[in-house]
Amino acid sequence: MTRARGADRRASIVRAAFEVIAERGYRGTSLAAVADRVGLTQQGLMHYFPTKEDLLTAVLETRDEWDLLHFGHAESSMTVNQLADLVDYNATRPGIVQTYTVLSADSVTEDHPARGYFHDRYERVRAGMTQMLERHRDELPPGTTPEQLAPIAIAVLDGLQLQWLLDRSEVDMSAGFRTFLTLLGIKPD
Amino acid sequence: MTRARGADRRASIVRAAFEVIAERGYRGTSLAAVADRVGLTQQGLMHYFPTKEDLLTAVLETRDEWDLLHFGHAESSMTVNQLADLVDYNATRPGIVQTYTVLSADSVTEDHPARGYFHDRYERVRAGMTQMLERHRDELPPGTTPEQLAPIAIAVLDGLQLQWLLDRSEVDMSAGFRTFLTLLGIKPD
DNA sequence: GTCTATAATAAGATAGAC
DNA sequence: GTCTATCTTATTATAGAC
Repeated sequence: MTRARGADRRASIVRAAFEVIAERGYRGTSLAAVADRVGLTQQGLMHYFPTKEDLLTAVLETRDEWDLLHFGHAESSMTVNQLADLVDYNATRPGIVQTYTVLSADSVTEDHPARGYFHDRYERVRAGMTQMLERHRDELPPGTTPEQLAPIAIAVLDGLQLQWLLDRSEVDMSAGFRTFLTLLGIKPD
Repeated sequence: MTRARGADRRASIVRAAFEVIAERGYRGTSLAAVADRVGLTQQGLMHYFPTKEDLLTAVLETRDEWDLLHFGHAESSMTVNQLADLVDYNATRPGIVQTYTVLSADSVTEDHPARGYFHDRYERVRAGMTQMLERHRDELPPGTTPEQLAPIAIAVLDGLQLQWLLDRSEVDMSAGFRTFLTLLGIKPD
């Protein structure tokens, strides 16, 4: 039972870290603040994650597991309409969106521990998006290719998230992405 | 002469702050690091900017002045092709792009001093972009409106910047934006 | 206008008791 | 497994000399 307990603890610490990073960014996150949220001292937390970077790594790994759980092996197996549904879902979870918006931009700063993670992640996501658009090749505007459009589609998702986080009453992520799909000649279900 | 000197100093401090924020984010930026870059002590710097927040405010105001200088009153007076040229220019200045990518995402975190600034700025930029697209109303895909497309166009710009910062060899901001314009039915010059 | 000195606080990390 | 105690370093900010 000790092992299960430990796993639970770790999971709840990661969840708390996820929240605090959304609120304060990685550099603004203190281990004490995360520990506090799960009723531990800073030193108690460090029993599970010896360094702050270890905790960040765990947060990023957890997201990958969550992705896999929901979408199978990478974004490539999703359909465009499933992706639009994911945007709808995200629109109900500002915390999740905020963690990744904040963290991904954070990651371009000097010697940031998540830089490699996001570099690789975007490479994978572009590849997945390319495959996804491949299935709509015939519908795409003449002269455009899935390779060309993939980074743009991802940019729309990320960029709308930022605007939405800054003003949820003015910006509609879901509608925006669906409008973008029509620009691609893809009709939503 | 004392006044001119003072103004120069202030300007060089702001420039240094701009750089350090790009490298480390706002929360990761220390006044000492900025001071060091202009050959002052932390306390010497605080003669010009009494608090860290005052310095951030100056950085943001300077960007607004720069914008005005280059594009007249807001983005509305620019043409779509001038905007595409601006993207070309940005592609030669990763530092500038990085400061705003990092800072804008940073600003969505709790009690961030730049939150109001970016909220208002995006509102203005969306309005400007709407006006800009208005001039191409006839070319836009049937059923789409400038109001609807403006946040998407801005999202493309911001989203491409992030991907470009993470991997400049794989992502082409300029080409990406021009491809997006063709999706809108707008032909580049 | 810029410095030295210093206060006050907070951070990540280590050692060791229980 | 979690705590207290503590070290070390870094931070913003103030006071006052020159």
